[in-house]
Amino acid sequence: MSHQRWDYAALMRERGFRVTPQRQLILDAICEGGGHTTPEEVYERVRAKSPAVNRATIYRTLDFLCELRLVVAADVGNRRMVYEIAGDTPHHHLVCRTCGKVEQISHETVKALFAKIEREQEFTVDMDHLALFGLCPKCRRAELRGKR
Amino acid sequence: MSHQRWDYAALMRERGFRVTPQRQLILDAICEGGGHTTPEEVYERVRAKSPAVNRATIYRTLDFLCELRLVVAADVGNRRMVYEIAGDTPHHHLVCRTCGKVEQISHETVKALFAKIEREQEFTVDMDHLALFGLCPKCRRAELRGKR
DNA sequence: GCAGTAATTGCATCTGTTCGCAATAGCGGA
DNA sequence: TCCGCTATTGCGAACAGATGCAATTACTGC
Repeated sequence: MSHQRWDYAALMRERGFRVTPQRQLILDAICEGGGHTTPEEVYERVRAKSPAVNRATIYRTLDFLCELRLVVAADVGNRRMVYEIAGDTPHHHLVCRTCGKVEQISHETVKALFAKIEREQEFTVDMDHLALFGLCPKCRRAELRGKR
Repeated sequence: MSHQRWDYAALMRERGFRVTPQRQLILDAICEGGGHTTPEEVYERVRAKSPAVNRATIYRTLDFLCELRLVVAADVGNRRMVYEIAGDTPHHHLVCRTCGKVEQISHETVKALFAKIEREQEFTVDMDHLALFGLCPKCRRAELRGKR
């Protein structure tokens, strides 16, 4: 359950970066979130343990962790980003425009599209977290009923 | 070439919204852009004709036009949005992470994925402008050569 | 264990975007 | 054509996120 197992510290040092308390706190905060954590949530959680940490550090560190691929960022629309510990298997999300519910879809499902694009246009799509918007079954049924 | 043909004015009134000079200027500004227009560009163009228009109005109106589906918004990464007149055919974009170049892909190509998601999870994906990130052919080749 | 060095942080500041509220001005009806 | 209602605007301020710079501090080699 913990992120200790990746030995992220070694990974950072290996590449010439430093392991700082801030970075560990921020990584912890994303872990705690389980699912998708917003920068603001990270800030709150970090701040609860160490009130001196600056907002700018949060943003810089989130970018940094993404570059290291320890964390993945997902755009959930409305220019809002959420962060998540990079799991072993990439996966994607379906976000309901109406109720906001988030469902997962496997990478398998979208792989076919990426392969097709590769074949047809030689463009290598490289997204480990795609967010697709639409209507969940429940809201779609409600919408159909609602049409006068 | 003009957007007059949609009779957007009637569309707005029909739904109880008002047709204001600001909205017309903003629509014009998006049209002028041809391709993808940023809020800042819209602001500049509108301001050139009518300097009193407020920034907040630009943002509110862009959202409004998106809701009316007269305009589509696309997230081109880095939390930046661009706006475009809603054409007859939805299309999507491939954005190169390295050089930033934007290629188009047809709706046909992605339709298969949406249909699959519909079948498998009953979720109706409803995106008329999807942006996929990755490497364009040129940059991918450069990257392969660059690997030591 | 200590000192040097460069990566990282905090601070102050700036930019782009959103929001509440009072003033303005489209639109429908008389 | 004028009036009233309320959608919309402009304004000011708040807000999230980015950035340049000086101070701090984690790591390396002694």
